[in-house]
Amino acid sequence: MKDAKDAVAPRTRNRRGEGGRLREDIVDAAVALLDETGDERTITLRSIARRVGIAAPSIYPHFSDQPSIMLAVVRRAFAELEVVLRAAVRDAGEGPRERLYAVCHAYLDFARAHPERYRTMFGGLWMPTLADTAVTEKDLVTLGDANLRILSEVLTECAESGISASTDPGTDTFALWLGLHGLAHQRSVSRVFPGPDDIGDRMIPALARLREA
Amino acid sequence: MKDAKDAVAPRTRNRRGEGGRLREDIVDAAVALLDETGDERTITLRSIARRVGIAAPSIYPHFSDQPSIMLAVVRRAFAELEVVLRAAVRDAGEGPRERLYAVCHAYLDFARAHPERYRTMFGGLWMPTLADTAVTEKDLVTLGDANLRILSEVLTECAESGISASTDPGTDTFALWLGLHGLAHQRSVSRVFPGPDDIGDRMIPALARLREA
DNA sequence: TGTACATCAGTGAACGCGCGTTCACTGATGTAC
DNA sequence: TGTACATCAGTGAACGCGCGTTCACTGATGTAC
Repeated sequence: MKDAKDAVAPRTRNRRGEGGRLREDIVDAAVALLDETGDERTITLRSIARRVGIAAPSIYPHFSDQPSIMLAVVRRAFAELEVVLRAAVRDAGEGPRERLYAVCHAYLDFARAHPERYRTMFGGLWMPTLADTAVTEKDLVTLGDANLRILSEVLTECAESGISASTDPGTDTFALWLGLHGLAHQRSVSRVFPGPDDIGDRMIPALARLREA
Repeated sequence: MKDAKDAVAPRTRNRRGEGGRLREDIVDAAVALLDETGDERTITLRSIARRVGIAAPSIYPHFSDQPSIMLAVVRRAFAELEVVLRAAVRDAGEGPRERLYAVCHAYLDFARAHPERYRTMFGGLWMPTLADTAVTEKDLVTLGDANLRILSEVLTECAESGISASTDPGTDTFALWLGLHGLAHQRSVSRVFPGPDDIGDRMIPALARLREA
């Protein structure tokens, strides 16, 4: 497993006009490396190339940078999270309270299922000095927007229906997310987690200002 | 600044019997590198050696590992945080509520003042596979204990005096810390922070289950 | 008081490694005539 | 239907770099006699 032979099938080259496929293969490989090693530092141009079965320079037509690859990895992870959260809202029970818990639990479950991805999404270590890379500031700050919006919709619904006592759902959404993030992050960072398993269920109603059921 | 010349005064060697001083100098240099670059990956044996003004192999009698140095850095940061929190409790106003806010604010202020250190303390990226290093599991899990205990003392006091409605201060301490951590971490990771400046003051009473003043 | 010597606190050169990046190239394949 | 050719999708060798780590060493300094 630690062998320099993470090299894979020699890979048949893409047909003419379909060179763009390699781009996806590169991101796939980067995600796989992250999942397996749990360490984003193992995602190098060369390790990716070995994994995909190409020569390292072949990456350049698709990504100008290692950080650019990381950005693609993180973008994909955020998109996955969004799908998961939307599904949770859709499949939840009838009331706003159920939807709120569903989306929060989905968030925590995602982090539990993919601690390496979660850490990379929010760990901020892959993002470089921004001086010597093609990644821009804007690329970074807009990443989590969609997911925060989902949370906001659900919490606003709770406030409007009187289930939540929040008078400022925008800010309370952010506070709720910060709480979820603290929990999700700590879990994804340390293998031993002190504190009860259901601690999320104590934080959610407090931060969302839910009234007694 | 980016010059290979972060080398420093040629450094006069320690007197006989005082070789142990180099150990502290090494940790000093590592912390300085972290503060300046904001990137723990820049802390290498060689960069430290340049900074201290010694030859790289001179580090080995003091640390068996780069991770061991990082552990020393993180330990020092946790100790500093503990000093700060204890001072906050000591210098706070009369009531338990004041002490609780004081310690929480001190925590958040520490993270704000030293985002790189905070990120490194909790980011979990410096800790290696644990297989090929001298750092042990136990070294890691006990790191934050003292600080959590301070928070616990103050919150317990609030519960006992009726200021907090908590019936399980142990768990609620942990929830409160998770919330503080989420906020502190997010601030230390991203340069642009959406959400109001005083969002901590919304999270603290909610998580600590404080009753209306 | 003088001197031999063990020890301490490092040094300096060298190694092999994986990395990002460059450069000139190759060989298959679709297209124009 | 056949063929020349431009283009596309990569390759392979090479570079310089900083890294961790090894090894034999050096020179000052305290101590024993």
